[in-house]
Amino acid sequence: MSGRSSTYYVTTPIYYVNDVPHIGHAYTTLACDVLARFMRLDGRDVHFLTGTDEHGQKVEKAAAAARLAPQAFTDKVSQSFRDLVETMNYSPDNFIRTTEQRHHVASQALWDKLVAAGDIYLGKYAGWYSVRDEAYFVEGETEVGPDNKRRATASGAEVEWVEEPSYFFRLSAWAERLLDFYERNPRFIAPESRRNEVISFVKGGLQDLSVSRTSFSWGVPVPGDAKHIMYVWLDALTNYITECGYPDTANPLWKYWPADLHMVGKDIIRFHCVFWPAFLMAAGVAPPKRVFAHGWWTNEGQKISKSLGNVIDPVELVRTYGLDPVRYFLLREVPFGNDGDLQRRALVGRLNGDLANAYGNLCQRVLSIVAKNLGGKVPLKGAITEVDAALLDRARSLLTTVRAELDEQAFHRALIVLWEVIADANRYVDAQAPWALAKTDPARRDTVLWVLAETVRRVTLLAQPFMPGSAAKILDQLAIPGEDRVFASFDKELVSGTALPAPQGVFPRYVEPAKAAS
RNA sequence: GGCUGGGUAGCUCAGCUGGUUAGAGCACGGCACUCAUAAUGCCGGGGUCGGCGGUUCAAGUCCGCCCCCAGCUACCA
Repeated sequence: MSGRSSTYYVTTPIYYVNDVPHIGHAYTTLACDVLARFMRLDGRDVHFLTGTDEHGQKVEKAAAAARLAPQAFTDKVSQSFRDLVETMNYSPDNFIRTTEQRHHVASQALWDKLVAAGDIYLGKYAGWYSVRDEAYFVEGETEVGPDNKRRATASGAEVEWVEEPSYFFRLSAWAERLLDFYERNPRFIAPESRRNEVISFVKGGLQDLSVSRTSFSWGVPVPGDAKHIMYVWLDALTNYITECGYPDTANPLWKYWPADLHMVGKDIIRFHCVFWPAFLMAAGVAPPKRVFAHGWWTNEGQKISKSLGNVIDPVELVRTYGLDPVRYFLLREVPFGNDGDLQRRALVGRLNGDLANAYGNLCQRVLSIVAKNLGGKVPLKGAITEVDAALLDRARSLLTTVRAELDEQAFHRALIVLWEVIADANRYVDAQAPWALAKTDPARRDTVLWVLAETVRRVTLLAQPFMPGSAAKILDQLAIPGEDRVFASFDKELVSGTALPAPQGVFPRYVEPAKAAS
């Protein structure tokens, strides 16, 4: 644990409430949840934050369309994200909303700091504006037609040159300092390919950033100039320090800042890796330690889009396949950071192959012998042979390995090493054949079963962050008390003679409903 | 166009600073076992490592050129 601070602060992005939760939201928060759970079990003082981003023009319009006040609208829509926390069994310490009063206070305090530092000035925002698209376009996104009128290339809508007053953040002055920051903090952006992208973007030069709007009003007012509201991203990013009490650094939660990890989708990496550290450094606040940009899911090989109608609903997935299988699949199937394809066939393959056959069946075959032939008590541990020690050593080494993998957010590799030991254990059962030893050497059989149960204990302890419910059931069957489910008890071996409850399957096989019916 | 990453068995991928017959999982075929969720274990088939040329005693691993794929190339969030 050398070099680790005892606190661990992990955040999801705050989700924009103009949308219902989809697989992308579920995935991001899941990754954070596994880290938060792991770190808690590992004895760290964890703070895990998620929440909703409730400001902006889209929300204002959506609320108007629904004939609701913006606040009433966001109250309603943000609920679906709080519901997802229950559905997916996430364990956040708080759910923040940007409409909270304390968040306005924090955002305005940050703004004041930026003004005081001389990094914000009043200027004019100018660009090619399309009334039809309600959006600005840069010159390159427009073209002049044969009729000599300029249009947005994407939509074909006519654009006009519009200027409006806007406050600007002096981002152009931060390029060198950002590059220097990336250089000195090589872990700040992951994975590596994203880091390259960000660095090359910053090297290309930065323009000042428009950080206020006057065209709508649903947002945090700019201090001292009520005609303006803060740019939604400046407001949104601030949530991470709002939570810690900013600007009150005497707040007990301030100990969590700087965050250990901002987990984000690859689409919002720039806001987190360029704008956010620049804002913070300008305001004299330490930037976060790390931003991890994960990939996106496709659906059976197809890009997901509302217009295609192939949006993946996490609630439906959980209802169909069960919560823990879905949690397992999402983190096991794809090298974390890469894009992934959600194929039902692959999910069922993981569920039946990895969970039911390999892991679940291992637990079942071991525990049922114990229940039927050893009176339902932890077997008597006798002399440990070389093969026993080999398996036990591999299981013992898992904590160090998994910890190292999760420090890199390599969820898939953490799961791979766990399943390697599960496979070793299945091989060991066959090689030792405890059912045969029953007749020839009962004492040896007991030792074999103890080794197996002990291996299952260690694997399951480490499976807890990924599949909390299922792991708990297995640990129940091993009669592990709650206080011994933390990693401090990782080396506290099973005590022979302890009474065990009747075993029952934890990961049932998934059978296609059509086949099950026939 | 520029920059970055990648092209290795049917599929998904691992192969660090060049060195014995190129690996894993899944899928497929055969065998064994029967404790277990028709689960498990063992054996096997299958790859000119994108293409061409070069460096080297030796290249999937280095160099050059070419082909293909993906991402990035700023202010809706």
